[in-house]
Parts: sequence; C-alpha cells; structure tokens
Amino acid sequence: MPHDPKSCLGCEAPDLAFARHDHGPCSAEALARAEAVVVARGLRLTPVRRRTLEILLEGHRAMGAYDVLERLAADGFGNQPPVAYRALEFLTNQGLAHRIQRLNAFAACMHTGEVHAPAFLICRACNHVAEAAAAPVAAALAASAAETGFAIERSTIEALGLCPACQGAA
Amino acid sequence: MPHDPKSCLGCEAPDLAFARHDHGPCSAEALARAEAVVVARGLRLTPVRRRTLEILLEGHRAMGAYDVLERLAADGFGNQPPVAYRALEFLTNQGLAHRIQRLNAFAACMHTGEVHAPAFLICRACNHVAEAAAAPVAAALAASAAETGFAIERSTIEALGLCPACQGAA
DNA sequence: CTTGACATGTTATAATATCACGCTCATATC
DNA sequence: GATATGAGCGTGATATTATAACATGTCAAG
Repeated sequence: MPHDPKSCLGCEAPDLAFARHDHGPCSAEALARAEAVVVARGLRLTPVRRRTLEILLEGHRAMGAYDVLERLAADGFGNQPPVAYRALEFLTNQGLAHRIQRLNAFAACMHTGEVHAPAFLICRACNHVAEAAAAPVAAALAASAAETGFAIERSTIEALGLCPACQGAA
Repeated sequence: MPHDPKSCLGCEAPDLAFARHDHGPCSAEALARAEAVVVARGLRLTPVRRRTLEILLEGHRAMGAYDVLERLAADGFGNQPPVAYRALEFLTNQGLAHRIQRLNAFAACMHTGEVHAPAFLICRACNHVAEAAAAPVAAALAASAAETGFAIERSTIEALGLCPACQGAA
C-alpha cells in the first residue's frame, strides 16, 4: 500500500510518531514478531487473525471494527461482526493490538514483544494516533492508586490534542 | 437515599475513595457547587440537567446513559436517548461529570470547581469506581507527549484492577 | 476413525449514540 | 404589548458499536 505519512502511528521511535517516515519495515517486523509471540505461547495466528493484523498494520492508524470487517469480507472472510470482533479480541489479548477507547477503534501494537504500558496521543484535527512511551505515566498512576490501596492490572491512557502538523496548520 | 458504602466513588479524600464513609454531604456540596459554577459562566442548570446530576450523585457510581434516562423518564422528563445524552454532555462539558470510556458510563465529578486531571480506578470485581488524584500522572503524560511535539488538551486516564475490599475477598 | 477442543460462519439481537425536526418558553428588542 | 430570537427540550427515526447463541468446519491426539 502507499504510505500516507499523515496516517502514521509512529512505528518505533517517539520522535517519528507524527513525522514522515517509511513505515514499510514496521509492518513487516510487527507481523514477524506477532507470529513468533503467538507460536511461543502455543497459540495460532490463523488466516483471519493474521489478515486482521495486516489490515491494522497497513492502515497504520486506528480502525473501527466494522472497517476491519469490511476489509476482511472483501478478502473472502465472513462478513458478520463477530468475525472481526473475535480476531480483534484475540490480537488485543495477545498484546498485538490495542483498543483506543475514545475512538471505539483498534490499532496494531508498534512494540510487540516489549513490555510496555501504551499511551495514545490522538489528534483531534487529523484524527491520527501515536503510541507514546508511557512507563513514567504508568508509574505515576500506580503510585496514585497505591494511596487508596487499589491494585492496578491494566491501564488506559489516552490524550486528545493536536499533533505537530495540525498545530502548525492552526 | 441510603448510603451504600460499596458503591462509593470516594467523595474527596483519596484515602476515602473505597472506604466506608458518609457521603451525604458530598452530594449536597457538589450540587451547590455545580449551581455556582454554571451560573458564574452565564449558563443554566435547568431541571433536567440538575436532576441528571442528582441522579449521578445519588448513585455515586458510574451509570450508563440509558440508566440515567430511565430515572429521568420516571421523574416525568422525556424518555428518548437525546434527553439523557444532552444533559450528560452538558455536565461533562462543564466538568460537573466525567465520562468513563471503559464502561461507556458517566459519573458525577467529586472535585467540581477545583482544577484537576481525573484518573479513574475501576474495580473489575465489584465494578465500582474511584476518582483519584492524577496531577502527577497528567504531568508525566504531558512530558511524554512533549517529546513528539504533541499538545495535549484533554486526557483520559483509567485503570482496571481490584479495590482493597475485593483484594481481600479474593 | 472417533473424539474433543478450538476456530469460524451465520442469524439475530442488544447496547450505545446521534440526527433531524418542531415546539415551548424566556428574554431581548422594538 | 407585540414580536423576533435562541436555547432547551421532546420525539421519531436511525446510525453505530458489540454480543449472544448456535451450527459447521478443521485438525491433532488418542
């Protein structure tokens, strides 16, 4: 697929998050890692699951379940919602994709294999999403929770604002 | 209304977040503050809006829009979704209530008037929600975002885990 | 070659959210 | 007082997101 720099999740480096770059390698690497991770866990990256991940990687942005479903259906897979939701659930459970609550959407994980607490930066102007490093954020949250005796298992950290490009435009 | 300690959002002090306490005063104060805030902005806390806030305060927990709607309808207000959604949107815009993305639900704000970046601690066992102080968390997030040049306007910080009571039960 | 576990497909429906229109009522203006 | 104005509300219709329930297919272990 053609690379749309505006829709790029920011493959690895934080400073590339919203910057123009060639993200072809990101997709290829992510797929290879996904395969490895899944197999290592004794699970299967079936055709639907693999294709779903590819679709998320190609778009390189957050996609709704029904958008994914449309693509899957076009590729000859089932065209009913559970097909997409099941594949997406599998991927998110395995940490190969993330759910963006604010958008009711899903995005391929750009740091598969590494332990990470993802934080998402969502541009309200161009609607694109970057996955930022959030270890310090998660730590601060854990500390805050500890004051109440609350034990965190998973955290959702999402920010809405303007990406560099859209700040310039405004 | 009777005070259900298990469903308490934790009115003010962090250490009361999941602890048994009398939250009657919380509701009364929150309503009074809401009135003041809204009037100060030249806006109106109309009957539906006021009642919506009361409902959120009474439940003292996250409620779905349709739960709120049911209550409103029972009180003689309209019984179509926009009635609830509009009131909830107003309240969230004014910072009088928050939306919990993970639950597709709404909760009255416990810190009306104070500037605050809310973080929500959601117990996956008893489903109750506490609003924790998140200033350090928001700061860490802002720092992380700054690396990419992203300008944060609003952030969503939510954690799923076990509250103290449910940790004991398990 | 049968069993059992998992994955997929399909039908149906639930849950959440928004659009569009018209009415009312308070206020501002003449 | 008459009348324009606009915010707020009620309603019907519909869009969007998500899950339940069950049938069918696949494949490896025994």
